[in-house]
Parts: sequence; C-alpha cells; structure tokens
Amino acid sequence: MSRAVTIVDVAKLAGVHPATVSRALSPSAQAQVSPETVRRVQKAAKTLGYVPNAVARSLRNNLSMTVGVTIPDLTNPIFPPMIRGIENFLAPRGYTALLADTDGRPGMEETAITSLLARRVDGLIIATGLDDHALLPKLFDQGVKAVLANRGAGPVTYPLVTGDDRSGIAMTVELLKNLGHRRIVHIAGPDNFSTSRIRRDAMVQFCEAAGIACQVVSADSLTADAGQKAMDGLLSKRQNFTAVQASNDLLALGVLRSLRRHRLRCPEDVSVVGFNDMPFADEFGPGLTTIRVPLEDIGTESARLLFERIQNGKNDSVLIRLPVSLVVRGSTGPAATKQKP
Amino acid sequence: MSRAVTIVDVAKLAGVHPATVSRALSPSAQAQVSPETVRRVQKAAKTLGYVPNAVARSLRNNLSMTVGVTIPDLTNPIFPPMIRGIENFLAPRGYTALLADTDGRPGMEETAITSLLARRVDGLIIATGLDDHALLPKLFDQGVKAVLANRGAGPVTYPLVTGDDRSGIAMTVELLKNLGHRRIVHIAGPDNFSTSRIRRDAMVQFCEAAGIACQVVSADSLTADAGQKAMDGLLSKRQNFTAVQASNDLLALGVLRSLRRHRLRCPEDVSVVGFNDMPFADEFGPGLTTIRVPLEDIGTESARLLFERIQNGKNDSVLIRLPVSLVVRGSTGPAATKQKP
DNA sequence: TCTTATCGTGCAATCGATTGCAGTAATCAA
DNA sequence: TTGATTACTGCAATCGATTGCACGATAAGA
Repeated sequence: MSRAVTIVDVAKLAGVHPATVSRALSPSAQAQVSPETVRRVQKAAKTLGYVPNAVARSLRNNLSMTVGVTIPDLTNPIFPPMIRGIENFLAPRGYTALLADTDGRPGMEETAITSLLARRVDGLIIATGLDDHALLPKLFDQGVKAVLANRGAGPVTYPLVTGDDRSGIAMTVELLKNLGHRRIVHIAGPDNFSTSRIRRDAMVQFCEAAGIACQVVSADSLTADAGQKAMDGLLSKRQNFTAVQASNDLLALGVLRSLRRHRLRCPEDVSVVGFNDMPFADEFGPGLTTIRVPLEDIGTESARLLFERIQNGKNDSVLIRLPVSLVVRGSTGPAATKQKP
Repeated sequence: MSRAVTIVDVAKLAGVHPATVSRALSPSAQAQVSPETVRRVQKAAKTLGYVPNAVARSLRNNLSMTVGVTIPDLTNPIFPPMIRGIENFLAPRGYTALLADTDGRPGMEETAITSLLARRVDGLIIATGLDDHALLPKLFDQGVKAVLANRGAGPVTYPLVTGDDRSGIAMTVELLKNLGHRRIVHIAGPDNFSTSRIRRDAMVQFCEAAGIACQVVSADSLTADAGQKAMDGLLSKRQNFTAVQASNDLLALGVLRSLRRHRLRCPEDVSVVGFNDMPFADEFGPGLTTIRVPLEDIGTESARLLFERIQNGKNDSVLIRLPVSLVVRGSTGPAATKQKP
C-alpha cells in the first residue's frame, strides 16, 4: 500500500507536535487543544487525506474495534440475515465484524477462532455450534468475551441467543394434528448440533403427548442433499406416513425434491414442514410451511450482548430465547385418507 | 481480553531473548537458531498458549494479511458463493477477508472503503459496482491494490472479473426465439449498475438482430419486490408479450410472484428467464430458466488477481470474462398461440 | 509584585513483534 | 598459537498512534 500519510506528516504541515494532532482529532481529547489549533490540524489532515492507522491504534489501546463471527456455512441462507443483524448493530458503534466461515469442516472452528484471537478481536460471536466442548471453557477462563448465536454448545458458560425451538415444534405438531396427520416422520440433523437434538427430542415428546406416531430419521448434514437422501431411503422402504417434519428448511427442501422424483404430490400425498423460514422458503414449489425464526434479531441480540460485555468487562451468562411463529404455506394439507406412500 | 501472553513471556520461560523467540517461531528465520533452542522455545510457547499478536506484527511489517471485500447486499444469494470462492483462495495463503456490506445505501461505499483502508487491508475486492466514479481513480493513484468483481465501474483502471453477460443474453434470445416468442419484455436493473446496462443493451441488440420485439422496463432495485412491482405495472397495462427476461434472478422471482397474483400460468401464459443462476433458482415454482454465472469462480479469480498484485507490487489492468451457460428449467416453454396477457 | 491556577503544547514511554547489526563463543585451518 | 570463519544470540531501533507528565506562558487572585 505505498507510502501512507501518518500523523507525523499532518503534524509537520500543521506546524505542531504529533501528540497535538492526535488530541485535535480525537473527540474526547479535543477540548485540551485550542480551537485555532484544532482548525489548523483538521485542515492539514484533510488536505493530506489522513486516515488514522487503526492497526497502530489497536496496538496502543489494546482494542481492535473488531469482533469475530464464526459461522459454519455462509451459503446456508439463514446466516446472511443473522450477519446483517450483527453488522447493523455494530457498525454505528464503530465495530467491524471479521467473518470466519468454517465451511462445515470439523476442527476448523478452533483454527478459525485462533486466527481471530491472533487478530485480537475484542469479542466473538460463535454461530457454529461448536462440538469441541473443551474449547469454550478454555476461552472463558482466558477472559475471552463471546456470545453463542443460534446454537448452543453443551453446558453454557457464555450467553446464548436462540429461537424457541421447543415451542416451534409444538406449533408444528399441533398444526399437523389438526390436519389429521397421525403418522409423522421427523428428519433430524446431525446429533452434534444442539438444535438438532432439541428439535428431535421435542418432536418425540410432543408427538407422544398428542398420540401421534413419530418416526425419526437422521440426516448426515444440514443440507438439501442430505434431506433428499434421507427421504429417498425412507420412500424406498415404503414406510407409512402422511407428513414430514424436517429439522431445518434445507432438509425440507431435499424432501420436496425427493417427493417430486418419486412422483408424489405435496401436500396431497405428503405434507412437509421445515424450520427457520429461511429466505426464499416461500418461493419453493410448493411454498414451504415452516417455523419463522427471527434470524436478524438473533444477530442483533447477540451483538448487543457482546457489546455490553466488551463495555463493562463482565462475562456473565444469559439465555435469550426469542419467540418463533408458524408460517403456513402450500406444503401442508389434510392427511391423505388412503395412506399410500 | 485480559492479559494476553506476549513474546516476552515466552522468552522468559525459555530463558532467551524475545528476538530469539521471534526467530525460533518464524519459518523463515528458524534456521538462524540452534535446533535445541528452537525446541525449548516451541515448548515454552505451547505451555503458555502463545498466539502471536497479529496487530503488532501488522504494524511492524506493514502487512495486515487482510483483504477488504465490499458487497452491496449480503442477503442477495449471489454473494455468498463469491465470498466462499474468495475465502477458499485466500485462507490457505494466510489471508483473511474483512467483509463490508454497504447495505445498498449509496455513499456507503466510500465510508466502507475508508474504514477498510484505516484497518490497513492489503487490498480490496470491490463487488459493489461503485457508482462514485471519482473514488476509484483516486484509490488507484494512492497505490491501493484492488480488483473489481462481478460489476465494473466506469472506465476500468482496476482488473475486472465478470461473467460474460452478452453471450448469456445471446443464449437467452436464441432460446426464446426457438420457442416461438416474438414479443419479449426485458426487466432492467437500475442504470447505475454496469451489469444492468450491459444486459439491457445486449437484449435490445440481439432481439433486433433476431427480429424480435423487445420492450424494456426498468426496476428500482435488484430485488424480488422491485421485479414484482415492475411486472404488476406491466400487467395492469395489458401489454402484449409472451416472455420476460429479467436482469437478474431476484427480479425474475418477483415476476413469478406477480404472474401468480394475476392468475397467469408460467410457462403456459408467460415464459420467464432470469440471470445468474443464484442458489435455489431451481427450487422455485416453477424452476427458473436462467443463465448460470460461475459465481464462486468469480470470487476465486478476483482473489487470485488481487493476491498476485499484492505479491508483485504491480497494479496492471486485466479483464477476465468467465464463460456462462444456459440452464433451461420449467419457467420457459413454447410461446402461447393466442397472446392473451 | 508574587503566588497560584489554568491552558495549551511538547516530550517520551508504551503497545508487541521483527530485523539489521554487533558481539561472543566455538570451530577450523595454517 | 593465531587468525579467520561460522553459528548463535542479544541489543536496540522501528512501525504509528496515544497519553501521563511536565513545562512555559498567561491570567487571576492576594
């Protein structure tokens, strides 16, 4: 980046000491400098196009004005809204988000977090649902500020912001029950995600309470392909069910694909429900009935909690469960009377 | 972030000078240190959990190992794949991407870029399609390394990586012509995006060459809502056409919505073609016929070009136009014989 | 007139890692 | 034994901004 303008250059042009430039340009210390000097310095800074070196400032202040955000997969559409929520909160406060996509690779989380800490981020927003349970307490002991977004990670030492998964599942079960469904399949996500476990357990529990038979099938990952594969397997075994509840919308999308391939109609033959209400869920053929999770709010709240903790030095634990709602679209309908599939 | 372990702590524990620690831990200078000392230092670093302070290193080396990426809207699904491409290239080379979402707000670009430069990024990947034509040459003169991704910005001083828009449009026109369409509407994006202009002009030109009537309508922004609005307006005026080509997939999505609302069938009444082949375009109802742009490759190539320029100090201009392909799905069909809409 | 605030500014240390230079010890050749 | 290499390691400056402290000047009070 060639020769950048430094505070010394500005000082020379304005005919003052670098320290004075620093003060004149700092909102908090500006009062210590005579108005006349402030004006001269500002003019000099402007003509030279001076931009303070944030790296030097970080080093001196031990504050990088940066937070690290780890996500498992940027191409999963639930994350961009979360990130937007985070940035909308942080940007006005002078903070920048440093994004680390772990690409779903296990073990990448630790690498990513190490890299973020090396860059001396002031805090972390962890949306990867770490399965490395040893890492988090270690970070906590080191005094690293962090907030977990969307997914928990074992015993919570850090604050956690999430949607209310159980109540979302409850709504789903009630909807399907009212539509006459009595045999449901739940496509669960991998067991090492807390959301997968919570949603699965809630399904089993609420179905049992409602007198509905619930069969659980596990998908390898939280992708459309995994959902399709799980559904293909199910259909090839000619199981008996009228509705599918998938652990997230991507899995549900795979289910829709599988149904199409098997020439089954949705919702006439099989109803499908997802979870998250990810962007474009309403554009699928048919529009996906799902649980709306306030993704952007999760981001905003996570950022707010982290910001507070950076400000006041505390590191206390909270659990924020944001309310979710049922969104009924075309993928659900009355249970087929002759249970053909 | 409490008390972090520094090189001095490691030096004390290992019983050597900080400089020796630095050398022992640096791959390039390690040869200057005796193997025995290297081992002792490495052990000390490990027991203390030493992570070099990237901020201090950046300051000293005048290299932040960071590149800034500006995008207009993270929730537009064409960007996550691009970002993935960028990160996949940069991460193995030790670089981290600093993301700046300008949120579509005009003028935000300059703010975002200033903020990135303050953080002393080693280079910029600009995917916002800047309309501030003064900014780019200024940056160039300052020696700032940058690459434009996806969208150009006036006279190109910087390298540009983009999909081959004209050939994509040519394929679209040919497809529609073969299907018997003779009256087409093009929904153009805002005029300040270079892609909008290029695609619009290509449509007009190729349609004329093919003897097809092409009506151009402009949308306010590159969103589904804008596309819907544009199509609503068109349908309320009872225009005469059998196919719509939209400047990008989000606009096309809005068109699909509008058609549904007006109880028109796609493709029986109106065929729709998009552009980009964004994620999930094949899941829409109906699946969207569109032009596949190699989004991830655009990211990778941009990163590669930037990386080269950071390495060798050059700042020469290139234009890389990546090939695109036609993806035919359910949203296109033979032209309606009785041109009802 | 002398003291005592008050105000504005400069000085110099600091943050943590890197690196050119120099110094010491060990090794080798003569 | 001496001189010359070589191999390690320490010293100190450096990157750019910030800030506690001190100094000089001016103003106010006694």
